[in-house]
Amino acid sequence: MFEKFVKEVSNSISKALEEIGSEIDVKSSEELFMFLSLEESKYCDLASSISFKLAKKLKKNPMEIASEISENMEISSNLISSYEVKNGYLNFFVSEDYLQEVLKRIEKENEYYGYIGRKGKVILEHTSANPNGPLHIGHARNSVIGDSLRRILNTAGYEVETHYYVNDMGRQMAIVTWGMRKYGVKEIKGDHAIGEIYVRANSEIEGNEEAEREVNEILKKYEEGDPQISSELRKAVEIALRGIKETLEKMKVHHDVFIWESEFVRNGEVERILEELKNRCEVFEEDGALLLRLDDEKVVLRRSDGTSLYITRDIAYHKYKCTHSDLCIDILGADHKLISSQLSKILKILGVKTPKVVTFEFVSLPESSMSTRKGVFISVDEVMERMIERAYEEVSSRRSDAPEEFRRDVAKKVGIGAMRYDLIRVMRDKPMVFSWEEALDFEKQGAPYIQYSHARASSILRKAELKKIDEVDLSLLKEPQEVQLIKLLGKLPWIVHQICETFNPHILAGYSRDVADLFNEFYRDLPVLKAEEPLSSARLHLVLCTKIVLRNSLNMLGIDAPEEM
RNA sequence: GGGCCCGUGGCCUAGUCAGGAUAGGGCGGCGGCCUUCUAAGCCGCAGGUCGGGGGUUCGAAUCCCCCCGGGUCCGCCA
Repeated sequence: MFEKFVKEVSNSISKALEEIGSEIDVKSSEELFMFLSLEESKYCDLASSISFKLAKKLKKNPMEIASEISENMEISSNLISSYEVKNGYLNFFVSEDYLQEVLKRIEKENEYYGYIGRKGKVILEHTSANPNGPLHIGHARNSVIGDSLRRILNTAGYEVETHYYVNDMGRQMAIVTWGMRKYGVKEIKGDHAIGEIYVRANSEIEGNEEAEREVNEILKKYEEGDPQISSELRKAVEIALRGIKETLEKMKVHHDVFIWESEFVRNGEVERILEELKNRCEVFEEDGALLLRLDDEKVVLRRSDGTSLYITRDIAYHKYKCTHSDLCIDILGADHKLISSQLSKILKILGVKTPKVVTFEFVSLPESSMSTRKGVFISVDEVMERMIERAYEEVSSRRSDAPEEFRRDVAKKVGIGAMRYDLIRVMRDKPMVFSWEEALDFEKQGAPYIQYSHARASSILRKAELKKIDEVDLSLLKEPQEVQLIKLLGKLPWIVHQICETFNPHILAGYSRDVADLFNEFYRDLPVLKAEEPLSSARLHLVLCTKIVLRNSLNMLGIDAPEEM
C-alpha cells in the first residue's frame, strides 16, 4: 500500500512542479522517487527534499520553493490526508483511509501479500558447492541468500527456477576418485565421508609427482568418457551430493534442478563455443593451450592436454541459462568477482545476455578462514545440530509441560530459523566471523524473537472469534501503537520491491524484526481480548494482519512461523 | 605491485547506491515490570572523534582524493 502512497505523492508534487513551470520528464516511479528526493522520515510518512535540490538550479531559497510547490499542490488521493512545509521539506501524511486500506488489502491478499506484479522467468543459481565435502557455514551463507531471494522473487511475481551446478569435472573430484580407490568410503554421511577422503588425499598428493600424474590421468579419462573412471567418479559425486541434499533439505533450501557440469562437454556445447569464439575474436595457441585475449588479460580456454577448464564449461552453462530466462542470477562468493566479469565479457562477445551476479563476502572462523581442502571448517550439519539442541533446551525449560513431540518440533523450527536469520541479517558485502557463542545466543533479537511474536499473535487469534472485516469499525484503531504498526504492515510490498531492485535480502530481516518490535509494544500496552467491543474486534483484525505479515516475511526468509512455542 | 569489498559506542549491526531535519537497533552492563491476551516479552539508564586526513556542498556516515587497518582476487585450480 505504501507504494501506492508514494505514487500519489509523486504525482501531486510533479503536477505542482508543472504548474510552477519547472521542466521535468520522468517516466518510471523509481526515477520519480529519486528525482523528487522522496525519503521515509520520522517526522512524517513521506518527505521530499526536492526544494533543496531545486534551490541550486533556481537560485532561490529552499523554503520559498517549498511553499511555492505547496501552494500549487492539489491532493486528489484519498490516501493522503495532509501535507506541510517544514524546514524546507515537504512532509506528507497518510490518511485514515490509507490505514484501513492496508488492513483490508492484507487480509484479502493473505498469503500473497507482498506480491508486486513482477513478471518473467528467473533462473537463479546458488550454493553450487563442489561435491568434495560437506557444506560449511560459508556455503550456508550462499544458500540462505539464494534461497531467500528465490522466495522473495517468487512472492514478487516472478517464476523462479533454482539451479545447483554440480562441479563434477574439476580437479578436486579427480583427487577424491584417486583417494577413494586408496582408502575406500567410510560408512558415515556421504558428504562427510567424501570430505575426509579429500583432505587425506590432498595431503598425500602434495609434492608427490607420481600421484599428481595419476590425478591428471583420471581427469583426462573422465573428460574422454572412459567408462571405468566415469563410473567411479560419478559414484563419488553422488555419494557427496546425497549428503549435501540432505543438509539442504534440513535447512529448507530448495533447488529445482541439479545440473552436472560434464553435461556441457558431453553434448558438444563446449566445443561449439570454442569454435564460435575462434570466429568472433582473438583466440590463439600458446604451448599447446588455447587462449583468449580480453583487454589486457589472457584467459585459458583449453589445457595443453586438450581438457577443458572451468571457465569454458561455465560459458556453455551461462549461455544456456541466459537464453532460457528473462533474468539470470548467480549467487557467488566475492572471490568469484574477477572470473564472473571475465565470463560476462566473453558472453558479450558471443552476443548472449549477461547474468546478474550477486556476490557475498566470506564467513570466516575467529582464528582463520575456512578450507575444505585442509579440513578447516565448521559444517552446517554441526551448526544445525547444536542450534536445534540449544533451542530444545530453551523450549523445555519454558514449556516443561508440553509433550516431547511439540518440543522437538519447535526446537527444529527455532534452531534452523535462528541459523538462517543470522546468515541473512547482515549485508552481503560484509565479511562475517562465525562464533559459537554468537550463534547459540537466543536472547538477542533474531529469528526466535520474530517467531515468538508470531506465536503470540496466533495465540490471541486462537482464543477469539473473528468477525468479517467489513463488519468491523477499523477507524477505532487510533492509538499511536496501532497506527504505527499498521503503517509498517503497509510497507511489505515496498520492501519486496526494494529487494527486487537491490538483491539485498537483509532488508527483509530488518523489516520483520521491526514489525515484531512494534507488535510487542502494541501487545504490552493495548489489550485485545479484554478490550470492549467493538474495539476488540478491530484490534483482532490488526493482530491477524500482523500475523500474516510476520508469517509471509518469515516464509520469504525460509523460516518457519510456529503457531505456538 | 594492481583490482574489488569492508571499517559506525566494549562486541554485532542499520543507514552509504539516489548527500538533507537530534546517526537507528541489538548483545553485554546497570535499574525496573509477571493477579491482565505466551516474560523467547516490555520500560528506563549508561555508552559515539560514523578508521584518519584533506576536498566538494547551504548541508557529508553517505560523493571525490590520499593514507591506515582487515578480507579477497590476480593459475593450463574451481
